[in-house]
Amino acid sequence: MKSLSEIRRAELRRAAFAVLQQQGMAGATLEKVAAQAGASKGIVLHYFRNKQEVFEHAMREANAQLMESIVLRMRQARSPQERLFAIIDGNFAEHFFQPSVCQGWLSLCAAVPHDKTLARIQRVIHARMRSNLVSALKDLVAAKDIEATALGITTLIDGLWLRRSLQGERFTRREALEQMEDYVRARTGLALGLADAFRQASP
Amino acid sequence: MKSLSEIRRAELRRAAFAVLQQQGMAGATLEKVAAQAGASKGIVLHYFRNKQEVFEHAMREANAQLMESIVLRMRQARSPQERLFAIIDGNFAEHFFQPSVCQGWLSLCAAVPHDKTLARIQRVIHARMRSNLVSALKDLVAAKDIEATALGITTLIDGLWLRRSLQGERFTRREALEQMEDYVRARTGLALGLADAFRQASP
Amino acid sequence: MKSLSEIRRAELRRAAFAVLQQQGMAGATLEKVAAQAGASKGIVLHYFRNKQEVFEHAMREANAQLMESIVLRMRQARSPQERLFAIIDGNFAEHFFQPSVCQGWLSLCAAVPHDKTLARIQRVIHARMRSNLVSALKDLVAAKDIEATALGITTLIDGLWLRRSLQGERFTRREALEQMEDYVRARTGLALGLADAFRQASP
Amino acid sequence: MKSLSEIRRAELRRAAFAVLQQQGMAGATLEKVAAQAGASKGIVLHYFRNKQEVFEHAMREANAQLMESIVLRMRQARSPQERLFAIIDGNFAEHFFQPSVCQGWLSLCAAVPHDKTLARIQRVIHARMRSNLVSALKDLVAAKDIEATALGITTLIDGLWLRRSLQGERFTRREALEQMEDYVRARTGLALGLADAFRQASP
DNA sequence: GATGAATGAGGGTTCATTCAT
DNA sequence: TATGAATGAACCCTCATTCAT
Repeated sequence: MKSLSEIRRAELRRAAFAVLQQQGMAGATLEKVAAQAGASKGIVLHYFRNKQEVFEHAMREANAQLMESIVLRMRQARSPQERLFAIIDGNFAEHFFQPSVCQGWLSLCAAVPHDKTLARIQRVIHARMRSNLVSALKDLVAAKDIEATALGITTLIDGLWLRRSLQGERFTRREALEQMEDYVRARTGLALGLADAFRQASP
Repeated sequence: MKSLSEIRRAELRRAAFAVLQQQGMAGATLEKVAAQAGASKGIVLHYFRNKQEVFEHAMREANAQLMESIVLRMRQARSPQERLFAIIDGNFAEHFFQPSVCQGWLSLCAAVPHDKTLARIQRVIHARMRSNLVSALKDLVAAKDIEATALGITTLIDGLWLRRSLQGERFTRREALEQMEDYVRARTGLALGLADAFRQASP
Repeated sequence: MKSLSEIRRAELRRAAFAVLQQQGMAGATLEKVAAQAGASKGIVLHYFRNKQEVFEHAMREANAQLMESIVLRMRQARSPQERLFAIIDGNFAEHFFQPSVCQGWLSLCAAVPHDKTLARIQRVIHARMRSNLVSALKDLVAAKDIEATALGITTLIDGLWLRRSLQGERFTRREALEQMEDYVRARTGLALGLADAFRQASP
Repeated sequence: MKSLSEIRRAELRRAAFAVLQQQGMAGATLEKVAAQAGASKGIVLHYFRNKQEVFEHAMREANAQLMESIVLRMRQARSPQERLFAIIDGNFAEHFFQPSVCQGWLSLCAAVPHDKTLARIQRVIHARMRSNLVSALKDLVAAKDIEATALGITTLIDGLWLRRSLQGERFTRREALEQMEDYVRARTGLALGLADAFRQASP
């Protein structure tokens, strides 16, 4: 059971991430965050110490949304390969792999080098992602290749997100998933079927 | 023969990119740019119409520095494979694949969605990189795979730059080059030797 | 019942007009307006969107002060002639027909051609003045002369205000009222007695 | 024979008054003055000590243009009444009684209270206008009414200029001349025929 | 004489943050 | 808890003015 104040905080950090998506870090003011949450101007700093803290929680929110996507898929995963599929596919969930969302995420990444807390959060997020991937890869690739493969996957995911940010709809979700599929196949020999939804006919 | 004013403009855009590296977009003020260039505050807007324009030229500067790295290597390339090496290796030149440089670059990328000119510049940069890669890959991979491979390479490069931004020295140039080497080998069968400088002993 | 914020806005627009009187439009900064109101610089733009809006309200304030003078006299007017007297005399109220006030007003007039809202306000003000005059003149002059006479009166008033701005105390209120008296008498045959307060002896 | 530098100064003060007409005092920068004169940015302050001086000469220029109008008409005046006509009509010369010109003039008037030199120039201009009018009125009205009548005429002229500034084309030259005609007739009994050009048929 | 580079002061505006209600 | 008034710092930008060529 959540307290009222926790609900309010959740609303606000959702709003913060939403504003970030639309306006980027430069255009993200506390007033806009409040407006996005349908609240009054002064409220934001009742729940957060300062602006930094607001956007630190926005990064947590962003990651929470991503994890939700992944966990949803994880529940139905019955094998290491399905777990690997779940992790990767979760990163490209249709409602999530959107230009605006990627842009919001990118805004936060660009702030990481100048905010220690943001850096710490990012470290935790990355560690968890790596840990999930390593766990899934344990039975799929040679032990000595696990770390490098996991790193390669997260890096390519990041690259694809960056590309989506820069090119918007001109870079499609399909292209992204095909890149991931090709990459995984080339490095592990596995066919995850990430882009299958787009394939018209199979030979 | 450069005019005096062009020299000044070059100094300023170098300064702008330098400030971006140290402070990010949020902390990048025109005053700091001027100070970095050893000039007075007013001069910056004597050469550029406004702040936007300054940082648009900073992106051009960043790309120019990258191209310099690549062109240098390209001159000694005698085969398609050496050209492919040159392009990729140029992206990881020691003085260039630095946390601060990557962070400056990332700051600009994060601003792309909110600045049409920045977006246009980015598009041009990306088009050239793709064109270079496609040209080098023409004789190295099957025709149908050229585009996807080129895209994959640029995307992984971006991802590695992003990782360098986020993790700083904790993510090494060696790791980056090994990822690139593995990726290229897995997708094209080629051994470029990107990480050879780091290899202690040969088998 | 005025809200607190309306009181503050009224204070600020009074301050804005006061600054205008002392410094003219060129010297009228928001900081001085704030200081005049005994407030901080930031507060001015808390209540008004920008500098333009501040001085648009300053013009409303100026007109409000004029109308107050006129309305006060209107209340005691029992005949068309007394109404005519009230309107004209109100324009030369002792506390109002001051060099500084006229100069403030002139500053605003000079800005009218470059500010649409100011122009609109001016139009409304002028329309009301004309309407008041026309109404008072209806029973005093031939129908065909009403409009021209009303226009003549307002124009001469403006001219006298302008003169007061330019010459300050060297152009006296008495001279102004005598000019008005002469003008009205010449054009309508009426003796309003505008300058009677100054007349030492009667013939 | 004018020196080259005097020609340049004349060009610049014409340009200054032109800029004032279009942009008002707030928008009148030295750079625009230079541009208007087809000269380079720095040149203005080679010929004038500072901005104030530039616009002081702009006022002289404005008055010179007015005097030109009047002198032209004066040359053909053969009687006091024709001289009176010349003075008044000169103030409403078609190319001169334009909204923009009146606005430029008004901008200067609004600056008079805050610039001693401007005030002095204005005083001289007004004195000359008064002197011209007094001289023309000497044989037309009773001695005791000369001063007041002269003052009334200049004041109404100012008022009509002000109205033209505020209302632009919506207040026509014809209306202005009719007001002057009516005023002069009412106060002196003279029919100058100022508005005759507009009269279709005579009785 | 003429140009335009360079400076720096100052103003409008935005915004995080604090405070009183 | 919630509101929004109030503050003040900082930034972008404009411009008068000076200077070097």
